[in-house]
Amino acid sequence: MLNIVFMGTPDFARDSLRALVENNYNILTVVTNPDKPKGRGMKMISSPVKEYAESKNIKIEQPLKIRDNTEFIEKIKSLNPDLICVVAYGKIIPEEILNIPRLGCINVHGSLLPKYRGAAPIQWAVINGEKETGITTMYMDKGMDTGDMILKEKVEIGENETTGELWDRLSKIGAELLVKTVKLIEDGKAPREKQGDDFTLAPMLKKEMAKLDFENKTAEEIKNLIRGLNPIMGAYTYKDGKMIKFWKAIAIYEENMDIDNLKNIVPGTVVKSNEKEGLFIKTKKGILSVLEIQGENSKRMNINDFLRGNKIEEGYKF
RNA sequence: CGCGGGAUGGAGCAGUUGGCAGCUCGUCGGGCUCAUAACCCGAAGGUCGUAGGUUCGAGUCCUACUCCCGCAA
Repeated sequence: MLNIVFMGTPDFARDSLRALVENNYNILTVVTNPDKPKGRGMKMISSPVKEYAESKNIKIEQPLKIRDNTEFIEKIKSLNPDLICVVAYGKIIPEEILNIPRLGCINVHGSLLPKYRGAAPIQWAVINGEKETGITTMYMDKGMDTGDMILKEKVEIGENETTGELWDRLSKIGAELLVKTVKLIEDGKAPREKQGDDFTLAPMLKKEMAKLDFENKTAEEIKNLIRGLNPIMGAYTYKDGKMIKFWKAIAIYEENMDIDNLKNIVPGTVVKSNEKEGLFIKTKKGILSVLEIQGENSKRMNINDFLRGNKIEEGYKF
């Protein structure tokens, strides 16, 4: 059996680690991001990978930085791993480390490379309204997700699927694909395919992009943004100076809404709002039907519940 | 000790300077209509997060605790 060093941080990585452990690979040590103060009260939170590793009594390393960290690099070298598996670790791995294991460093990436290289492939696939995406395993090189590909698995994206839902599915698929990949490498049968030049990028999400723009975006685009940002940050707008987040919405063709004089209504206007039918907002093209919403200092709730105590008048303009 | 909001019938909210606990929806019963997530009439349902305190009297003021949420990371 191979001796593996595993590097990863969130739940997505934990699923992969668990799969390796359950397939009896020997995990020499797990490298994960340091605990950090998080959330209300700034309590120290450890990563899902760390928690899982602890429960299995696997050794844990949590270096603050790994570039030029000779102590850390020497430690990994001394473990003499056959292979290093990296899944959503959160830091760039320097060449010095990539060169340590005799079988190389492999990575599980949440897209069909070379599409969506970068930190947020799943989120961007949803935001862009992709019909399909997938998982790619690859040999890492010094570039950002540019290494030679090993295995791929395609999945369809549901029309109203959220990033969170897709994330969960992909983390399971990623875990399975990682095990398959490691097995192939172990047997010396792993394919190796260069990435083409037709790549796209999936950079980290920025706060500003979560702001809703009814005037310049279609209902379809807004719907995709909303589900793409669910549950990471939520798309938002303001009403009466208070932030209001949209968590779930669908797009409706204007022809399918029975509203007087719809053409002359300005985008951003509430065309219908009541607790029976819901909240409908006109966009640049099409009507956005909001299904799940969250007021400031409040929790997420479905639109009917929300409208019972929080009236939004028809004609209000966001 | 990062900053801030909140906990009120099943749901979502209101409750002004302490003075009978209210609104919309849902539920149940009845009525009306060709018809409706429509309308009309009636009813049930709350120890106001927990524990203490101030007061003739506390949802409302004070103290502690629990839980939830927003920002920021």
